[in-house]
Amino acid sequence: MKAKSDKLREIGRSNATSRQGANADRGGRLPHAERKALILETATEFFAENGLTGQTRRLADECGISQRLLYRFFPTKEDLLAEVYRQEILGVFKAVWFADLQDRSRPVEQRLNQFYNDYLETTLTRKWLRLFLYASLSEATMAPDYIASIVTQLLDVIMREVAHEQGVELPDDRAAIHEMAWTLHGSVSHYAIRRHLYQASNILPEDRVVAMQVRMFLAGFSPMISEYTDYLS
Amino acid sequence: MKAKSDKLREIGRSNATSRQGANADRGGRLPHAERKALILETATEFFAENGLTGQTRRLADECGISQRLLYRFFPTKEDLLAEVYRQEILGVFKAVWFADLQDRSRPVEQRLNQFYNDYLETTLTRKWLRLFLYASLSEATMAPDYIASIVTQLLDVIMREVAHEQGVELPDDRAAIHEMAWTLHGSVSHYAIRRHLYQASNILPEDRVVAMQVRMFLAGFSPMISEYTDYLS
DNA sequence: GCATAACATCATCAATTGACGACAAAGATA
DNA sequence: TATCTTTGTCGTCAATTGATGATGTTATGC
Repeated sequence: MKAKSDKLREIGRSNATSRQGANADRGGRLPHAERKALILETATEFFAENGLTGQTRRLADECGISQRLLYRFFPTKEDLLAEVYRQEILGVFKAVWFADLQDRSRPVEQRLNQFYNDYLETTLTRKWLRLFLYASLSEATMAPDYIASIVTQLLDVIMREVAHEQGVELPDDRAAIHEMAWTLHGSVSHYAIRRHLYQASNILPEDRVVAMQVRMFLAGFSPMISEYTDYLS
Repeated sequence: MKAKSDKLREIGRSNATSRQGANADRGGRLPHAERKALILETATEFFAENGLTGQTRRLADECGISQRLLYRFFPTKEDLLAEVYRQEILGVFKAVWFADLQDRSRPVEQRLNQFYNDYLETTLTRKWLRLFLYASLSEATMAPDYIASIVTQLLDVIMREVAHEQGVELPDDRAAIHEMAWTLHGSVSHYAIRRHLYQASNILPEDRVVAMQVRMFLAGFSPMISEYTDYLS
């Protein structure tokens, strides 16, 4: 039922004599902000691996501090979790994506490839995905609405840009538009889940996979819209 | 941190006088096999909702039995979890899918639509998805290899059938073939995740979404393969 | 040097939780 | 009805776990 990450323990020790090891992690005291940042960073990794039910004692171990010290920075474990979520889950969306995706001086295929490669590298990481899934599974109301809102806007932009370049008219139903964009977005997201959760094959390079998915999306774009509109009539 | 499913409690009570209520769930005793099946069914629902760290006392409550009784059927909680996983996660793949998908008397689009509608309804349910994700997140070695093997065979069949109908030649690299099929399979799977985890929009009917995704896959199939082979040369 | 405040640990509490021994009740068998 | 097996509950133990008071320790201002 447990006993899994005992290997990482027992590493930040041993320097009780040599004060001030060059880097961090030395046993000494730290200013408030610095220690807090360190805890948050470690906690992110910790909860991503062990789930939101991970124990404060083990987290403290991994931080190299006493369990009591955690409660000097965060009133409760739930506050710590909320802070982790706020910083590491909600704080990874780049505003520049919206600008780049709408730069019509470049072909939309190039824009989509660049965006999804970046998205995979910066957002759909193992840490982010696991935390997000753990939070989603535990009916944690940790503001998935915020994420939904951002992703929705991304989907809107993508659909608008592709439709413009291909001279295709989009349907009126916004839910349908989103569902169409999810075809690509979900495919990429699920690829990330496979890589980081199921530790599936990663034989093909990431950008090759993205390129195939984007190509399929662009080639199937107009037929997909036809499928939708044809059905309505 | 907890306290969520207290509503379902307090329902299977009240009949201590009327022996033999017509259905199950009456307070009386049950033969071994029947009680065990009941526990397994309830446990599936329970762990799917509360995660693998759900407590045996709450599960016993939901079963309407004492906590101790659980241990008459399963030596440890882990044994119970393993049994749940074996029955409810591994036991849902239909052999008939392989036959139907290869029935070349019908157009492949029709076959794919039928398969994925059925797959969504019988396998990618809330219960299955949540259990599978919880198990995957906890490095539970609960035989995800078995699933991977079955899905891999499905992907092979799908790719072969589409390539045959479209007269397209598949590349040699089996990993690449799987990655292409994952474009559709992952898209559908992620749609299920959205519905059952993020409780996202379900405005469009399920079969409409599947139809769009399948259409996109078929229309983008040949271009996607070209993208792959062109890159190699 | 000394006082003060911030940083950090130890010991511990109360609630939780997996597991189990002892015992009661129901049904079968004679 | 007496006996025995199976079903089921009660009470409890030991380990875990979130949280906190008391106390030690180091830096910093004066």
